[in-house]
Amino acid sequence: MATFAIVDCNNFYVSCERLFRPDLEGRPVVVLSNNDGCAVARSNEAKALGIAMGEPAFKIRHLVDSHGLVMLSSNYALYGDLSSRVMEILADHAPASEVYSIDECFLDLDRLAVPDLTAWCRILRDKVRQWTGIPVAIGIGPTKTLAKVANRLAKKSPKADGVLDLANHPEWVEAALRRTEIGDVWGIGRQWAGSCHLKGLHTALDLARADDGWVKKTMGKVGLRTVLELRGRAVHTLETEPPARQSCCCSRSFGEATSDRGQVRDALVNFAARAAQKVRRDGLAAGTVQVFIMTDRFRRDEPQHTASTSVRLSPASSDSGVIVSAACKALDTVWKDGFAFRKAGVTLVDLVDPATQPRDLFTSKPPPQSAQLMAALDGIDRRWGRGTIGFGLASKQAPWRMQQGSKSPGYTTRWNDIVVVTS
DNA sequence: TCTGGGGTCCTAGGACCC
DNA sequence: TCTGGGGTCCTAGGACCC
Repeated sequence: MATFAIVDCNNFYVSCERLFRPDLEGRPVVVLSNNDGCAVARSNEAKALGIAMGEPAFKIRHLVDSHGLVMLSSNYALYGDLSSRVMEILADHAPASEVYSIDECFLDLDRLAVPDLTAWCRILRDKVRQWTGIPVAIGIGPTKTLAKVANRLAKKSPKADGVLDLANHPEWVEAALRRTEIGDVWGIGRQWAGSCHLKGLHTALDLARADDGWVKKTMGKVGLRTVLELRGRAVHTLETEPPARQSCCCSRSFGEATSDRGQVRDALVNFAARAAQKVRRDGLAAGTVQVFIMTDRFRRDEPQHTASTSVRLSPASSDSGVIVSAACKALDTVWKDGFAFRKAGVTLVDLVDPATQPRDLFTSKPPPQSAQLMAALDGIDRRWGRGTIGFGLASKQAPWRMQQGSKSPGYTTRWNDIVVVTS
């Protein structure tokens, strides 16, 4: 039987911010999404105030004055850097690991011959805390889904003290499932939780005991897999090799809606160039460029319009110039006057490794200087910072630019922002 | 006034082929 | 009179994750 652990950083973005702002300790803190739109990370104190995940910023702003809530813009460079430090420690200690998200890592502890897994995990947790400053909780189970269940309880229960092992304590599984709401099960979202409630299923234990036929009918094979995993049958395995990327999307809500075609084009040019750069970094090329534009779906009083289209590239390309012009061409076919657009994006799909891409008889190879030009472009960008050179250098004040009112410095990723200690 | 962004996988349905 | 059915591919949409 397998033994999975999931290491999950507690309130990760908030924990990252607190590292450099110890004054935030003990206070309600939230980190906001792009555009300072809604809360994507909450300290325990913020959760205690009833702030939900995804709560719009404008709805909680009043808590700043009344309860000392601190609202921070997101600083992904900081979080990404701290994440890789945590992941490195985990990879060094476990026989095998799978980075699952920016703040979560699955471990395979099967081959780890230690007498007391819980004690071993507590030491690991303390080490991560000491070396990176990031608090984590660890859940252990015979399947990934049960490890996730264990992790939630490890965080919630004071008795667990941050580590809960359901793999070596099968007698605890039933109680653990009973204490877990169905919507908190990994793989069960809002829709499916709703269907379960209608059926009279409310806890993870109810779900584990549900009728397979019903599960399959309502939630398909994905839902059935989750149920099997709750019953202790491991369906998911540890994926140690990150799978090749299938798509790459760069999209954003605008700071302000705009009905100006030029503004939307500037934004799309910008997104297209960044998507192309991401794909180049992964050594891939795109066979199709998709573009979408949409109005503000929350403005019920305004006319709504969403449109998308795609342009095929042959041969597949990662050249910013090629992808930018494809995106512009796509915009020409979807554009409609008279709407205030609030969001747009470029998605690159049909990603291929250019080395193994089949040759197209009817098109010539890309000009050889393309690769060199792109390499120079990326080099300048890395050396001098994003936006030094490139396509789509629209005004920094353009109305579609992101709003970020209170972003922390790049403590660990920009020389100029490094913390200086004086005696 | 103010509601994220970036992914994956699955399913259903239509077109097309034989 | 009787009006198939299986397979594949593609796409759009919907569910989920963080």
